[in-house]
Amino acid sequence: MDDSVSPKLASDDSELNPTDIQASKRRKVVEKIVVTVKVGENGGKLKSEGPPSDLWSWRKYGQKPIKGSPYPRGYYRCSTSKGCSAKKQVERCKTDASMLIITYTSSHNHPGPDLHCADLKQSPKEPQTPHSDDDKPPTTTLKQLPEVSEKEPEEVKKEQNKTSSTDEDASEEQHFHYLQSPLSFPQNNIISQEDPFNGNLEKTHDTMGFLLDEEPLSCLHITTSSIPKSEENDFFDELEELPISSAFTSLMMRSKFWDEGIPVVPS
DNA sequence: CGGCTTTGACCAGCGC
DNA sequence: GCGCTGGTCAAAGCCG
Repeated sequence: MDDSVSPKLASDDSELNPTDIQASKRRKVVEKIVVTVKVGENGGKLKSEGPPSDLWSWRKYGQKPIKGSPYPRGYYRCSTSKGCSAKKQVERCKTDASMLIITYTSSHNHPGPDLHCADLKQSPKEPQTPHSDDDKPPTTTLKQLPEVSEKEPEEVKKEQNKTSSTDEDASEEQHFHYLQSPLSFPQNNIISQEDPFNGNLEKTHDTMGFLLDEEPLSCLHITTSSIPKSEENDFFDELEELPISSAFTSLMMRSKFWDEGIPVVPS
């Protein structure tokens, strides 16, 4: 308290950019990417209910019960690189326990594993169900925060409220709603997080264009395919160890783009 | 032995 | 100005 000079901040500040400092300490104005992942009911029984295996390794550094949510939120940090400030928060959707809400903050300041390779092979560590990637990947919904995070939860709440009022089937419906809604199309799903460090707009724009033209579309195409619920659950049941695949990978690729600067779409 | 997970405490921002 | 909530750190324990 008074005896020490809060070494945590000091050490961090000396290494992090002003931007990172904000992201780490401030609640407002933080680059965020929210990913909603459906993991199935069995997912809840998993010890690793949050951290799906992705290209980076994450180390859990905290967990907190969230007000209004019966499920705690887990805080993860990228352990792939020591200086990496990439973080993610994993929590369960309060209205739909089978949904995982993963919020990515900050960006990886290291190249990381071969994304192309990983994307094609999923993860070298987890050569599981290679066909699943092509067949029917988990219904992963990418969601972008338009601006302030405070606004986002409300929208989500609304949507969830709508769905929760119907039934569990509604969750499925909601999911498709996301995917099919024109507002949720990749084009509009552009990463628009707070980016105080935005520098390479042109470059990133070009990159994003490429990204949006390939990744999300493929995701969408697959995810929109109607999968029987029972089958889907079964699918996730098998996917327990690998709840996230290509769809998630794309997200991770996006996070990589943060390094280059994300094109912001001022509303 | 090293790395990761878990848990409790502390700090800071935000809302009332 | 006070209280609440969220986010992060640090220590201990466990597992590979």
